[in-house]
Amino acid sequence: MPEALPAAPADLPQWLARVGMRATPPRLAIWQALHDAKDEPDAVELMVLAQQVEPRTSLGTVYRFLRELEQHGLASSRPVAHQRSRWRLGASTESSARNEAALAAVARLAAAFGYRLVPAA
Amino acid sequence: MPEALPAAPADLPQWLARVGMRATPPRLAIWQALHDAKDEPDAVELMVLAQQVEPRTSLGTVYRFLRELEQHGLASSRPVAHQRSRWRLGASTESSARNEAALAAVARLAAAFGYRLVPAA
DNA sequence: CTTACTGCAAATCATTTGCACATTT
DNA sequence: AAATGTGCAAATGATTTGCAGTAAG
Repeated sequence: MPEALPAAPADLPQWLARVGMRATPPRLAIWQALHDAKDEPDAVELMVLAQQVEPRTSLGTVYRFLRELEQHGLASSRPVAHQRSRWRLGASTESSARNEAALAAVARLAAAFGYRLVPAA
Repeated sequence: MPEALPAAPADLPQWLARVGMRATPPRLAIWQALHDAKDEPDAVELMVLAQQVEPRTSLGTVYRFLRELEQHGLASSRPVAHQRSRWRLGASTESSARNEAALAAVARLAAAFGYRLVPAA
């Protein structure tokens, strides 16, 4: 069972600390942008939004942070053909994404036992 | 409403002709591979399968043909994060057999640790 | 101080496209 | 012959990663 989701941007720092991550300006800015977004922004849109708060935010950091959030079940991506993936907070409502999150959890679990998952065939 | 879907590989040539496309060996091979596939192959898998019938089939042609099929509503792709898109004939259906199998496996794994799966939200 | 984070640029990976040649009608 | 299709390789676009410098705890 994953950790509880921060209810507001203000809770992020403690949440990050709990999972061994540091609270930095770019991360707070990215989180806020994602938190405030009404739709599902893509990485570039998030970078632009975050830069309005923390101008030094770079695209690489956006992608890195989003991936980390996803691995902790805090955010999820929706891949779109021929376009950048779109991101949202929390788990995806879609079954395939739910499966991916579940698989990721199993992968993490397996890792705790010294194993990793590889494609069957 | 798009044109009717060919029931079998043999119907492809006339279908292609109807929409102004030519029936060629690579296309027939790709179609057959997609038609025979039980799961949702990606472009590379389709290329390998098609090459067993028509060795000259190239990846570029696979992608081109798949895109054309999709534009005519004959096939559809399911984009997957960090992986090649998966293709199938006809319109997309949400839950695939593979997803269900994955969930079942997760359920079994969870059960082994004394848990059971419940809907997220 | 030690370890984690960042920007930047180069590297990857899937997919597309330009082009000269081959094939279908 | 005219119009399409094809292979190949180079181009693109999204995402990742290596690295040397910065900052958080």
